[in-house]
Amino acid sequence: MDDGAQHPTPDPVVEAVRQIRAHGERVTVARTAVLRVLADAEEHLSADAIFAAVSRAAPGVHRTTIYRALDALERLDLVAFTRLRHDAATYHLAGHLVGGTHVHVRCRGCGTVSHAPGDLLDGAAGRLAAEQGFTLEPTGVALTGWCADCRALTSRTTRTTRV
Amino acid sequence: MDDGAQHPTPDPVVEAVRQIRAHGERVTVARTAVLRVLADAEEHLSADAIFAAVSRAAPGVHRTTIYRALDALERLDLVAFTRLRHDAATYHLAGHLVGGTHVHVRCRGCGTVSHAPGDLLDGAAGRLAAEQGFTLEPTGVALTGWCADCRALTSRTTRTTRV
DNA sequence: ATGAGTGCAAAGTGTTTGCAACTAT
DNA sequence: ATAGTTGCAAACACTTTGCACTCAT
Repeated sequence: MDDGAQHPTPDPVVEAVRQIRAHGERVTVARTAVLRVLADAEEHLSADAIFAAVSRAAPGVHRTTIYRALDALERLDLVAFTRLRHDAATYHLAGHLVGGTHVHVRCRGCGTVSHAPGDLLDGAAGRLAAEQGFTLEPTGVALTGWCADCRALTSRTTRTTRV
Repeated sequence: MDDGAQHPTPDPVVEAVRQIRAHGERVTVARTAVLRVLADAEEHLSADAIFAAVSRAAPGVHRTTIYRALDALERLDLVAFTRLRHDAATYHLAGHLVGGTHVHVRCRGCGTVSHAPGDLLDGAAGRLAAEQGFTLEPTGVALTGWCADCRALTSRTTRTTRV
């Protein structure tokens, strides 16, 4: 919305690249492509989806490299992943790279993943910090439960095996 | 701690079996064994760990059957699972079957999974219910972040690749 | 120049599926 | 009796690994 001239880091990719160098690791086409894809998506993406997107932007990058890049970026705390269901993991930029964080909420009934305000867990985060010195990472969190629709179904019917 | 004479369901397995019948599904050795193992463990267990434990109690149950039992129990909302890392899923009894629920908290640094009080997310649960009619399932939740020790390491050192 | 990062193929792991036999209802 | 469950083997999806080569530093 604004030019971001005064902001610490207008582009999360730039900052991430900086940190890769700072950690003595190498900046490659594959890694920057992965970061770019995740930054543009600003959504959880599977390794396969990332591979597809990267292939579009930088053809020739092997699927294996995507996994290795994600692994490296995860170790550097630039990327985090979540396993919501029994299928593939979904990756996203680390919370500190993106400004406004949001929490992911998944319905056990229909599988829909919706968003909740980033400050939803502030209370819990405060208690965790105070009680056991634990620093909660909101973007890495996936809450599970039942959405209004599915809850209505579950509590009444015989559960005609959704999903 | 007490005898539980006045409690609605002393044994979660008994209640679970009741609900299986109520849903018109069949009560089998494999399913009750899985429930028993989960109830005794009162901890998150991988399918493989469940298979091992069930094999001890009721030899002859095939590994595949464990998966199918878990799948059935999950559909009946008697069992829930979590994917904390890149390895196998971990299963546990649904929150409504066990009395005191607790929230699982995983450190991204050392991978340790610790517990937090069950009411930790009460605030968030209330907001979710009020704002979007979402019913949070506390036992299905896995919070991610950094424990005190690993946080100290991360914020200062060059991350000598833990895990 | 030199070793971290990559491509390729091949092997892993955890989980699911098809079908005949079994068993809880 | 009979449909839901199971055992077995085989396939499955997702991810990791070994090795030679390449490119970022």
